[in-house]
Amino acid sequence: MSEIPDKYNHNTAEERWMKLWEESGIYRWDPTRSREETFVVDTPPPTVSGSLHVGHVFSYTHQDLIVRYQRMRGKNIAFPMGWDDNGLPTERRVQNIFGIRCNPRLPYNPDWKPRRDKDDRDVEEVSRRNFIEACQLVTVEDEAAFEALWRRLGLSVDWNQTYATIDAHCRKISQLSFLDLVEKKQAYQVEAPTMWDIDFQTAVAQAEVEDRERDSFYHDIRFQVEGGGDFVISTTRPELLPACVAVAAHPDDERFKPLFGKNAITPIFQAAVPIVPAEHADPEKGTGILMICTFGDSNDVDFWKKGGLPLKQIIGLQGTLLPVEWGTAPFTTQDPAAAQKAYDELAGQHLKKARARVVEMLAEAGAGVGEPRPTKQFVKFYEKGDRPLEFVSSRQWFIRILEHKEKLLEMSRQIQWHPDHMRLRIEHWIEGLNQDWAVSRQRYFGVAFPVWYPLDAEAQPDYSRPIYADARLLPVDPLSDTPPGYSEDQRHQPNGFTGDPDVMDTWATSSMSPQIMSHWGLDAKRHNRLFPMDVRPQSHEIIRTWAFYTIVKAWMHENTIPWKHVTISGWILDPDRKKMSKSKGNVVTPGHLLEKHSSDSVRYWAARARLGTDTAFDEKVMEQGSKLRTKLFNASKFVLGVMERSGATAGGADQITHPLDLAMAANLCDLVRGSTESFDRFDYAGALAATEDFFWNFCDDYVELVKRRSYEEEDTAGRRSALAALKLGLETLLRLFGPTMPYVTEEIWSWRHPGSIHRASWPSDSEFETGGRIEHPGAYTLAVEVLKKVRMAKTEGKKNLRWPVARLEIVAGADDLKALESVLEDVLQAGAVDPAGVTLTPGEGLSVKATLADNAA
RNA sequence: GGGCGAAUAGCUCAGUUGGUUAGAGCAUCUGCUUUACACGCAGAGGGUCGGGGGUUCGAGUCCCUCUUCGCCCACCA
Repeated sequence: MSEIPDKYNHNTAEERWMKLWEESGIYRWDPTRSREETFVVDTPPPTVSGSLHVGHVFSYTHQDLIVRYQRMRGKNIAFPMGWDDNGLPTERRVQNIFGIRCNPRLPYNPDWKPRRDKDDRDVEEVSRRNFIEACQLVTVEDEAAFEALWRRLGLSVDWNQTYATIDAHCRKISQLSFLDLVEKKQAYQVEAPTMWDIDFQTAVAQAEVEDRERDSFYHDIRFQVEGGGDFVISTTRPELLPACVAVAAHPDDERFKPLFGKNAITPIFQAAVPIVPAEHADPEKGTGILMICTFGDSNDVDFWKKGGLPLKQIIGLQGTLLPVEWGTAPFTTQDPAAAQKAYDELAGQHLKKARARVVEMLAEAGAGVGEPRPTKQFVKFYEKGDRPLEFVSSRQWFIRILEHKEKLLEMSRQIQWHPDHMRLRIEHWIEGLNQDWAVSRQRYFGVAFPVWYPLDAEAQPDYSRPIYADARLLPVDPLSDTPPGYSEDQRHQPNGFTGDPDVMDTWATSSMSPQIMSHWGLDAKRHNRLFPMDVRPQSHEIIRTWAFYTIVKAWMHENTIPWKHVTISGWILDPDRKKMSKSKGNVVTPGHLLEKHSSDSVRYWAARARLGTDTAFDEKVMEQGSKLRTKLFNASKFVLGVMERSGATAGGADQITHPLDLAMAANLCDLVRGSTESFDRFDYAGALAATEDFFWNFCDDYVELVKRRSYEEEDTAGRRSALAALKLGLETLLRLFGPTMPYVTEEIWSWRHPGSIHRASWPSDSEFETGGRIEHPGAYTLAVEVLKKVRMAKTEGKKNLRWPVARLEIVAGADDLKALESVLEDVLQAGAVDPAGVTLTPGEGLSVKATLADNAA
C-alpha cells in the first residue's frame, strides 16, 4: 500500500519504472521451463546505422504488445535483442566518419587509431582488421543509443539475451550453417556471370536488386553479312560491340530467316559472329534483331549459358574496359590491326566514356545510322548502389534455391502470416526466382567463409579441393588462421594455401537469427526450448530477403519451419502519404516524442495501427493517448478513493449482487473475452479500441451511477456490491491496458499490489463469478439511456449537471419498466431527480421527459 | 505488363459472418467552475461509404467493371 500521488509526471515515472523493471528482472527468460510454456520472438535485429526512426518505435511496439499479452497469459517469454552491425551500411558510415577505406592487402597496424577529425586529410587506407575495429567502435555507440531508446519505450526485452551479427557467436553459427550446407550439397562455388556492383566491388544477390527507370538512347548500327548484304541493329549499349558474340532474331521472323546460319561482321572490330534464332528476340522491338554480348543483360547470360558461344570478357570489376588482344581467340577478327587500334582507345576507359567513343568511331566508319533516339529503359541496380549492375564472370558461392521452389512454397504455407495476404508476397517471390542465392560478397566487415584453397606449384589456387575448417574450431578467419595440415609460413607459397578472401552476404547471418538465439548446433537443450519459434515480426519490404532466407535455412538445416507466425507491420507515412525515409528528410526522431508525449502515448499511437496497415505519422493520436493516460490515472485515483472510503473494503466478485453491477460485470466479461480473442489473433488494435471504448463509458456512466450506493454509510449489500464491482472494473481494465500503456498501469497497480502488473495474470472468466444471476440484462443500458436523457435536458436548459430535476416521466415496455425499477434509485441519484416527481407508464418504445426544477435547491 | 493492398465525416481511423436512423477521436460550434479529471463533462452540426453496373426483400459489406493512390514483381536489345 503506497501513498497515491496527486499528479503523474510521465518523464520521472517512466525513468523510475524503467530502472525498477531492469532491477527486478521481470522480463527475463526462464531457461528451465518447457517449450510449450514458452513464447519465443525472433526479434528483428535493427541495422545499427546510427539513425533512429519513428518507424522503429512503431513496429517494435507492435512486438511488445504481443509479448506483454503472452506474458500475462503466463507464458515464459523469450524476447531477445540483436544488432545487425555487419554489412555495407556500416562500412559506408565508417568510411565517411573516419575517412578511411579498407585495403585487405595491408598488414594490421596495432598502433592505428581511428580519428574523427578527417576534414583536410586524404582518404586513408587501412588493413581489414583495422577497418573492422573501426566498424566495431561505431556500432557499439549506435547499439547503446538503440538500447536506451528501447528501454525508454518500454520494450520488455530480456537484456541478458542479446547478440550482434558480427560477434563471435554469430560468426560461429553462420559458419556452422555454411559447413552444414556444404555437407548437404546445398552450397556450391562456381565461376559464372554474376550481377556485380562496380562501385561496391562486390557480387549481389537477386533479392538485393531493384529496377530503376533511366533515360537512354537507341543507337542504330549497320552490320555487314558475310557473303553480302547488311542489316541494322538498335542497341542502347554500343560500347559492348567488342563483346558481341552473336546476333539474334526471332525464329519466325521472315525478315531474318534467310540469314540464320550465316555470319555477321561487326563494324569497327570486323569480327565474324553467327546470326542465330532466339526466342527472346522481340520482332516489334528495335529493328527486330539484336546483339548478344558477354554480357549486356540477363538475356545475354541465359543465352550464353546454353553453350556454343565464346566468352568475350571486356568489362572489368572496376567497370572499366579490360585490355584484350585482337586476333587471338576469343577475340577473332578479319582485321587484327584495325581492331586493336580501335580497341586500344577504349581499354581502361569507364563504360560511359567508352560508349561515347564507340559512337564516334561508328560515325567515322559510316556504320552509325541516323541520330541516337531517346528511350526509357529499366535497368538493374543494386538497391544501395548508384550505377547500374553489370554481369561479370567471377567465382562466387551460391546456395541452391531454384531446385527447391516447391518445397519452399510448401514451408511458407505452413506458416501463418498476419495479415494473411502477406503470404502471397513470398509465394510470388519464390515462384519468380531465377537465380540461386549468391551468398559471397567481396567486402570486409562481415562473416568470413571458413574455407582455404590449396595452391599448386605455380601458387595458383585449386578451387576444386577446398579445405574446410573444423567445426569445433569456429569461428575462423581464413586470412589469419591456418588450415588443418598446413603451417602459417605456407600461406601464398607454391604448394601452400590461401584463404577465401570473401565475406558472406549479411542475410546469410540474419537468416540464422532463430538459431543464433537458440544456439543451434551448440546446445541442443536450449535449442529445443526455443526452436521453432512462435513469431517473427518484420516489415514487408524484407519478406523476399529476411523471411525468405530464414525459411530456406530452417528447412535445409532441420527440415522445419523457423516459426509458426509472421507478423508484418506497416510503414509510417508522413502527412503527404509518402513513406518516411532519411533521404527525403521527413523523418521525425523518436526520442523527443517520448519526452513530449510519454512512451505510453507513443505506444498508444502505434497500438492503434493494425498489422500490415500503413499509418500516417500523427501527433494528434499521441495526444489522444496522453488524455487516456491522464484519465486512467485520475479515474483510478478516484475509484480507489471511493472503494476505500471511511474504512470500507471492496470484496471479490461474489459480493456483486445488485442488478446494475451484475450487468456491468457481464459486459466487462464480454470485453475480456473479446480482447483475448483479438490478442490471440495478434489484433492488439481491436482489443485496445474495445477496451478504450468500455473504459470511457465506465468512467462517465457507471461510476456516476454507483456513487450513491458506494457513498452509503452503512455496510449494506448495495454498497458491498458497488465496491466489489468498482474493484473488479478497475483491476480488469488496468490489466487490459497493461500491454499498451505499461508505465501508467504499472504505476497505478503498484499503489495496491505488491508485484508488477506485467506479471499479473490476464483477466479470465473465473474472475467474473458474481454473487447473483442477471434477471434484467438490459438494466445497465436502460439506466444509461435514461441518464443521458436527463443530462440532455440539463444541457439544453443550459444548466449544470447537478441541477435538480423536478419531474421525470418515463414511458416504456413492461419488461423494460421492470428492469428500470431495479436500478431506478441509482439513476435518480446520478441525475439529481426528485423521486416524488417520477412516473413510470407502460407503453411502446422508450420515451423519457425530464423537467428541470426552477431553482438549484 | 502481372500481382497485392487501399479508397468511409475537414483530418486520422473503426465498421466481425450482408439486416433497423453508418461509428469514434481530433477539428468546428454550443452549453457546464460538476468536490477524480477543463488533457474534463454534456450536447450539436458534418458522410449520395471513389464512379458505374449487378446479385438480393435488403449492400459500406458479395460479384463485375472503371478511376486514383501505395507497394511488390517483370527479359532492361
